[in-house]
Amino acid sequence: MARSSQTDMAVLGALSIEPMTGYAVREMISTVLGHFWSESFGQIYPALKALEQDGLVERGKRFAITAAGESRLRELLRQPIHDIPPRNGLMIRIFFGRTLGAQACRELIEQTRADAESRLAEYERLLAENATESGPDTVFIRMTLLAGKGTAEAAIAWADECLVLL
Amino acid sequence: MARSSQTDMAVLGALSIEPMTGYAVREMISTVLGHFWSESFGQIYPALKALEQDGLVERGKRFAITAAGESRLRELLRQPIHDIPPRNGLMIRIFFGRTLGAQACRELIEQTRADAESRLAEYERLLAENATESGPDTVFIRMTLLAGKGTAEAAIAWADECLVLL
DNA sequence: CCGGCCATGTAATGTGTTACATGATTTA
DNA sequence: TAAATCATGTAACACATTACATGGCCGG
Repeated sequence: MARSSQTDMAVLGALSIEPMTGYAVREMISTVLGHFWSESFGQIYPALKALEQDGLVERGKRFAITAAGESRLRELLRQPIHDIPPRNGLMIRIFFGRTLGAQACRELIEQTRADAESRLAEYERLLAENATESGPDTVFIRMTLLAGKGTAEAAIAWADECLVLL
Repeated sequence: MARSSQTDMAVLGALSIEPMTGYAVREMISTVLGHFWSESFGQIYPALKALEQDGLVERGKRFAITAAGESRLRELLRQPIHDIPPRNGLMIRIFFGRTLGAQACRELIEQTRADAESRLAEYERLLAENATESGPDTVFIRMTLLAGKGTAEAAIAWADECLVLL
């Protein structure tokens, strides 16, 4: 019991969009939510089974969320956010940059910049796509995309600042 | 054997600054590195013990890194970054904002904005402090502080954008 | 009819947190 | 001298990843 309510939240959330197979839940979490969430493969099916036993989802051709499930989802979303403390592999390397060496730092930062550039392009593409849609979820999805865009832009600006410093 | 090289990296890194007790390592990781790293309490002492057995640190009145330890740290820092995929508790709530409700979203975003404001002030304070120092680590620490500042600014801008949308 | 993807699951392992325990030292 | 903080550690538990296992279905 007391399975990870985090996993439940993501799975119920996916099914709140539309009924789908476990495989599709996995797909959705790794693609659509992939920018800010991850569930490992081996979590989803056990979670679905447990949710079914609790009457929060129903298994037909596809899994569908029940009324109790929607209610549970609302409850989970309203819980205080409890993020696991971050572990930023880039920042710890920069922090110990004296030991790592300036050249290696420069390379890491350039790589980070390049990654951020391509993420930025991707978010801009998705935002353009989002702007053509209109549904009850559109504005919320837009906000998550804007966050991704802002983060990517900040990373690029940071990288440029650092390359000057080095 | 195959203990978390991530924990080793943080512990050896802390000791590469200066010799200190396990307690001080824990303090340094939770305060100085706290913005982008965390090690749970119960990881640090076992890691120190194992590092000692491997001859990477020496235990006197304080723990000190050995030459082999410095070399190992360099090796660890040069490993490819392998961040665990993120789990952003805010973004998943925004993504399922239709179910959560617009009002609750607004409150979350306002809270996020307030948190970002106070982080920003803190980073600016630390940057001013950093500007008065000069040592071999100063520029690297500065870069991590700039990253924190940039992230906080991006969060504020994002929150303002969202509050308009809602 | 074969290779690749859809689909569902289990088991072993690794990793990390929390709660529990203990005692020394410092400070009010 | 009592409370807070320094200091070190263990054990139980929670959580997550990876690898393994199986089989249906569809397109070339």
